[in-house]
Amino acid sequence: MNSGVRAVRPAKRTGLSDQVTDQLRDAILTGELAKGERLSEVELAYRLDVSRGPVREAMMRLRHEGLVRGDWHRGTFVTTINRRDAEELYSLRTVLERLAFQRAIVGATAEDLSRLQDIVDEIDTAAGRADVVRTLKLDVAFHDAIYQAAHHDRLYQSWLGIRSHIALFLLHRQTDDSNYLAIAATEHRELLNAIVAKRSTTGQALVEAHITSAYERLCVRLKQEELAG
Amino acid sequence: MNSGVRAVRPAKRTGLSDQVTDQLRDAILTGELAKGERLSEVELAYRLDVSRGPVREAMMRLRHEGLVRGDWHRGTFVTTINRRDAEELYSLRTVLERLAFQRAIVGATAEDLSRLQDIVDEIDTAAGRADVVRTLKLDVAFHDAIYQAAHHDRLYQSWLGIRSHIALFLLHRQTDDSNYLAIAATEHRELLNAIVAKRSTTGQALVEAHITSAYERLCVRLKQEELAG
DNA sequence: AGATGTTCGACTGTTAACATGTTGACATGG
DNA sequence: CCATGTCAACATGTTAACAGTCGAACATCT
Repeated sequence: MNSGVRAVRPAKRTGLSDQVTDQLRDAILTGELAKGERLSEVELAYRLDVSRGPVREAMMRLRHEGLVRGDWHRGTFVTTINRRDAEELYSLRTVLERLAFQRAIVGATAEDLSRLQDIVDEIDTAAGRADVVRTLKLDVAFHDAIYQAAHHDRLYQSWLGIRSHIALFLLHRQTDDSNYLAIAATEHRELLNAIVAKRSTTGQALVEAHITSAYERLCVRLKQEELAG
Repeated sequence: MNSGVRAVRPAKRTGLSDQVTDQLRDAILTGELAKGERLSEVELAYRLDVSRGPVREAMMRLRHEGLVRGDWHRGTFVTTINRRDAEELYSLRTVLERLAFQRAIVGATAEDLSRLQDIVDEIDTAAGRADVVRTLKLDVAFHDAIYQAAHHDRLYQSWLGIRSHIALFLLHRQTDDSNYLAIAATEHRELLNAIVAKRSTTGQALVEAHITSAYERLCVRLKQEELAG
């Protein structure tokens, strides 16, 4: 057994399950684990230098997030996404995020607004440097902050159920969408302005436009993949 | 049992984790496990005559359903619900069920409508017999069928995340709301009629009225409990 | 050769023992 | 009397070994 992994992180206040979950999620989201790839519990346990327990628990969480799928005694596989998934995901995201936005306008605290402002500023910086990967992470972080500003635990849980997939879609879109950087910078700033100004009506419209445009750009990408594959 | 109300019960070929999950969920929903009661893994494993593995997995699922809560190394407890929970639950349910209803109107199959019709008829029968427990189960089953008729996997997953709580609320309300039986019979039939007639606008209004009235009745109940305790 | 029954390997589900973290109580010192 | 430090009991997190199940390759029969 390679003792490197354990030694690097001695002070772990959180359990190994959380670490394994994060590592596997990152591996999937970065494409290190290809779509449709089989995930063996024993192999992953060996590679991550942990027992099968945390790996098993991590895979259960990821299965709940929708990143992996599998049946009884038939193994676990990285989820492959199609256009129906995209449609489901964005129709659900629309209703969730409308509610989140509505509640954020009412109940966002000063800290919430400050954090949103920071993220928007960072998006500007990252987009200005043409740092696509960082912009993508900040994109997800912005919407995550919106949901947190809604102060609605169950709504946030529902968002967690689709957040990984949203990140996955953004990642898949990154390769060709050249004007994504400009869109991300402007639209997110508009969304924040609507919250600060407590403009509910225009905010709702912005949310729908934001998500719809993202969905349409994703559909173009998926259609290209289908034609290519 | 032809209508599949008691859906999840095959559990011969499936693992012990599923059985344990169902047993614990039933125990909580029937009040056998009181609210706030602590759940010890070792004790439950002994009482159910299984190892801690399946119990652990079951508690993790129930935690995701919101029926139990707990922090790192601090034990797991049956969730106690308050008025903030109720508000969160019903605001989320409103947006989810609006989407479900909208999609059910468009994409419900003949089987979906048939099952809904069966459930509504059974509600009439149960309400006529003043069988409150059966009416409650059919109530949840009706809305479950709506979400299934929406043919939207992720939406259904989100619904599963709050379904147990809805059932819990209905169960708590059963004790005093005497005219629940009549309300359940009429409102659910109206909802079904709106779907069959594909009347989207009136259907949306019915959904909101249905959920709002349920929420308000629940609030009355919770307020009574707060005054009593 | 094609279909069918059997065996083997690998994987997951399960279990019990081990390690670690938390909590509350009790003793001790200011 | 209050604050603080130590400790012991308990619960959870983790590990490695055991058992059941599925799929595929192989052998056999028609």
